[in-house]
Amino acid sequence: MADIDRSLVRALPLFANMNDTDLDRLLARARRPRVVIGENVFEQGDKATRFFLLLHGRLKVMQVTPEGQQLIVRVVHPGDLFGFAQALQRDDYPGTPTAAAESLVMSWPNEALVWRWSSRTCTAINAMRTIGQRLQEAHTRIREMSTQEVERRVAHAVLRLVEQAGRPEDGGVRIDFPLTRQDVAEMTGTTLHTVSRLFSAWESQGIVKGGRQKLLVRDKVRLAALADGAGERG
Amino acid sequence: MADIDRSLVRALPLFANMNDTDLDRLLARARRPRVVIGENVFEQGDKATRFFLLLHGRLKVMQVTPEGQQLIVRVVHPGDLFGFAQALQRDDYPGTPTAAAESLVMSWPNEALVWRWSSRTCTAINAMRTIGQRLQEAHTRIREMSTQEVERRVAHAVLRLVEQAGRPEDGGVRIDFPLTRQDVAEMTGTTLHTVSRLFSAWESQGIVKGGRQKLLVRDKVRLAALADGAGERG
DNA sequence: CGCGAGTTTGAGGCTGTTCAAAGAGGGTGG
DNA sequence: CCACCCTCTTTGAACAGCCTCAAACTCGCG
Repeated sequence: MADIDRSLVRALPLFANMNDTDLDRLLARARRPRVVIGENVFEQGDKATRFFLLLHGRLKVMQVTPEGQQLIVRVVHPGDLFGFAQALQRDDYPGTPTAAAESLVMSWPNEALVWRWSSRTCTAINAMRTIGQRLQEAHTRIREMSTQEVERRVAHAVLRLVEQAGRPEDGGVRIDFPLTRQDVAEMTGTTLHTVSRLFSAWESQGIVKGGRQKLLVRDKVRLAALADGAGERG
Repeated sequence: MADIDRSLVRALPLFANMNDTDLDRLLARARRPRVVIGENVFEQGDKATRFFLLLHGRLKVMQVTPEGQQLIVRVVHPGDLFGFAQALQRDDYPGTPTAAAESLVMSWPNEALVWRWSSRTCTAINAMRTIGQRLQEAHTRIREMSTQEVERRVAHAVLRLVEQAGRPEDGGVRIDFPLTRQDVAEMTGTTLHTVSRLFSAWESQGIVKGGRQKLLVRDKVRLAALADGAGERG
């Protein structure tokens, strides 16, 4: 059984360059739970203490939005790693992997990999985390595009710009670089017309103040309310 | 000038753990081109020989779909890395970074970082690549959700499942695990109703064959044609 | 055989797109 | 300094794709 695991694991890119001794030590530390259909390997929000490898079967990773809408972030196939939250700079799991078929997984504590990384390799680890953050942003965007209507997506995008490129100014926070309606449309998957209409509506409510390639956010609180779905009630 | 760069670069997580000697050597190798508004740092599809850091200004990373539709993948803020295609397992750049404001970037050849990684750190590098691939998948999904109508998205999703979980069978390729219409809907950001309607339509054209939690793809070629936008003409 | 989960199909409505055209801001050149 | 032009923006009207709501159907398991 251990031999089967070893050849299987050896075939994965992640462990390709690991020597036999280390690999065996790693395999010895692994848990190998079986997962029946419908069962979850872990739950979204759980503290992320371990990372996982799917040996056999099929998992779908679900996320639930605060409103209760579900979406499938990805499908895990045999040989895929999943639940590597630590690498993404998180201490909880962002989704729930559910068995779509009878599955066999393998798991290790987070440290199982980290302890092998000397201080000299921190650059590699940091690079990985940078990419990990980018991945989370991408997933956030997918979640929004799947489940939210245009106004909320645009509100979220503007709020994000405020955080990342906001410069305080009398009367609000200015987006600190030239930004067209078209740009916002391309960030949110809509048209410049819709964005323009939204900005006009918001401006008449005193939430933002527009301008040519300019945007001033006057009322971040109310914008955040829109982003959280205040529009759909009332 | 070099001192300014050093303290700026030192503040970034990526280089936080690097010693002064190595950091100085790295800075010495860097190019520091200036980019005026509207200019591109590089072009989507260019061979990826270098990676970049934004020191000052603002960039928007654009992608163009084969149909010519544009979308903004992300906005690059000062201190952000970009163009690290190598880390994502690619040899070309997936997007075009355009200056939205007068910008100052810094760049290194890909090897500038890699040479510091001993063979012992391959695990870290591999982990990074795994995440990098996941990031690319996420971007593909964002691109599809932004620019394509439902039928094409669903067609793409099914094709991907065929690649990743297809088992040849007489008369076509079977998706090798229980998959509900709801699942497909949650993968593509639509409703189970729409997916059901699409599958019905496709089945009447002999492209797929449905079943309870089952899907058999009979004509991959025609499905690929739908995914590539054959539906919108005629 | 009955129940529940999954699927199919229809009708109607709404959000957001498409198409069209006019209106402003600001940089440039005369 | 003014006028022009280009790009960006605004707004209207009509259409359409997709969702919502609703209800019936069927497969397969216990």
